[in-house]
Amino acid sequence: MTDILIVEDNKELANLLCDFLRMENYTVSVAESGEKALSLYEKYGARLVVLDIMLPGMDGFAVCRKIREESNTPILIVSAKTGKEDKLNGLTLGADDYIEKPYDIDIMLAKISGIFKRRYGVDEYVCGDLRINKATRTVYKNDVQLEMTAKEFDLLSLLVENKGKALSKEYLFNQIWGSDSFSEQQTLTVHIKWLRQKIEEDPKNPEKILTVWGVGYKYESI
Amino acid sequence: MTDILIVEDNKELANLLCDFLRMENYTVSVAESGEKALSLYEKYGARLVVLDIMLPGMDGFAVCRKIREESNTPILIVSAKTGKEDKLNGLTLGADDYIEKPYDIDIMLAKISGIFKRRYGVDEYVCGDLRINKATRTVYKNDVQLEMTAKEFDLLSLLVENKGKALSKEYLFNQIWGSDSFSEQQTLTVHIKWLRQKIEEDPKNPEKILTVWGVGYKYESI
DNA sequence: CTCGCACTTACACCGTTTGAAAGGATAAAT
DNA sequence: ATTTATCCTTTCAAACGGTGTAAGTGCGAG
Repeated sequence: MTDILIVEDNKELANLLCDFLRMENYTVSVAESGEKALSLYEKYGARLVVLDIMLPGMDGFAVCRKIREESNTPILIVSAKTGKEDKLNGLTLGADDYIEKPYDIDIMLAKISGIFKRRYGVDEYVCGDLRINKATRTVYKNDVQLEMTAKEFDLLSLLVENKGKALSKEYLFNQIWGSDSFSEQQTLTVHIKWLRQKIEEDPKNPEKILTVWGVGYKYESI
Repeated sequence: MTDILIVEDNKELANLLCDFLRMENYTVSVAESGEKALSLYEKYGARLVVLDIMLPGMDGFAVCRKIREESNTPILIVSAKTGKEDKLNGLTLGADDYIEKPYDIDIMLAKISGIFKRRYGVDEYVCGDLRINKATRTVYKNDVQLEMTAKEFDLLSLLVENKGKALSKEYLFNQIWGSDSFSEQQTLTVHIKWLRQKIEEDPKNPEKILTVWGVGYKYESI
């Protein structure tokens, strides 16, 4: 998964920001259009999307809406207009923050680092009787450590990060396996099953990882 | 726990914001100084702190740092200064967002609602006694959850999003089933019936999903 | 009153989910 | 290099629940 997906049709600007971000050790990819952005996002996922609103073709708001439909991935809106409507629009669509163009690169970097800290800097997610530590990649249930394989841990993390949100099977698969294979469905469901056996009191009647029929799965919101 | 703790020494301004927030059904409390803010926070907690930086005595940055030491409660910084230094300071201390004084009340409300959405996953349509959450794909009627199938949920969402508007059967079918099949009519009406059985008090005399003769259906506008 | 549209009901089909288990791949150990 | 163990992928069959179809009934408009 890429750290940051930059959506910006001005190549020069995109490359500049890209360089700065790479100096801070983020992995970065760039899309010049809304369509490209969505296809990159579908395929490889991203931990943050820096999204210019003024794009040729599909505009930034549409991209924002699409991404929000399937996940809570943080979105930082970049807008040239100073109009209040753009900001309001972005915020109500679920963007995490916005910045005006032209922006000061230091402010941009500070905002980005802030978003990462807030969202991913939390080493430990606590959900009911589970404690999930992303830094050490360990999971504790009532202070007893559960052994997790790599895929199991990634899957659990993804579900917990989007706690409460129904995530489509397709999204889950693409985020963890990177792109589409043939019998993706089965592979995912098998891993879900193993996860449930490890974390649920009664794996037959799951109370943490819930099935959303016709869609996918979600982690209980409480 | 209070929803929002406003830290602001200008009483007039604080009360104005307070009123607007209460109109949006948040519970609000106000502190006029940093010390007061911390003691209120210790005692009652808060789901969001709106923090003015310029305070008599202990300044906002100190309050921000203190709160961050013990929790990840979201913090929205308010500052009169336009200097870049302030923004950087606030963001690197772990504040979630930043707004400049004087601020537009709409932007402020949007930012606050955005923080709540992101952090607490509150993103729902409320219509009478129904609460529909698209992210979690859940429907509550008077705080009791209703089980919905995928198609039922999609159909209800579509109707509620266009609350009050009469939608043609053809439109409804195309939006949810993607394209036209032969006996689309029946299929749709059957699903409407199931929906009514779940959400209406008296499915025989629907008051929510109303039939528009010769056209289709609409969701009651109230 | 009559016609046509909407509603109801029941049933059969099909897709999704689930569980168990075997075969492959990969990494660690000897 | 070979063995061993662990993890990942794939497959299959069975059960469940959702979905669509069709026929009969009811109801509103003109």
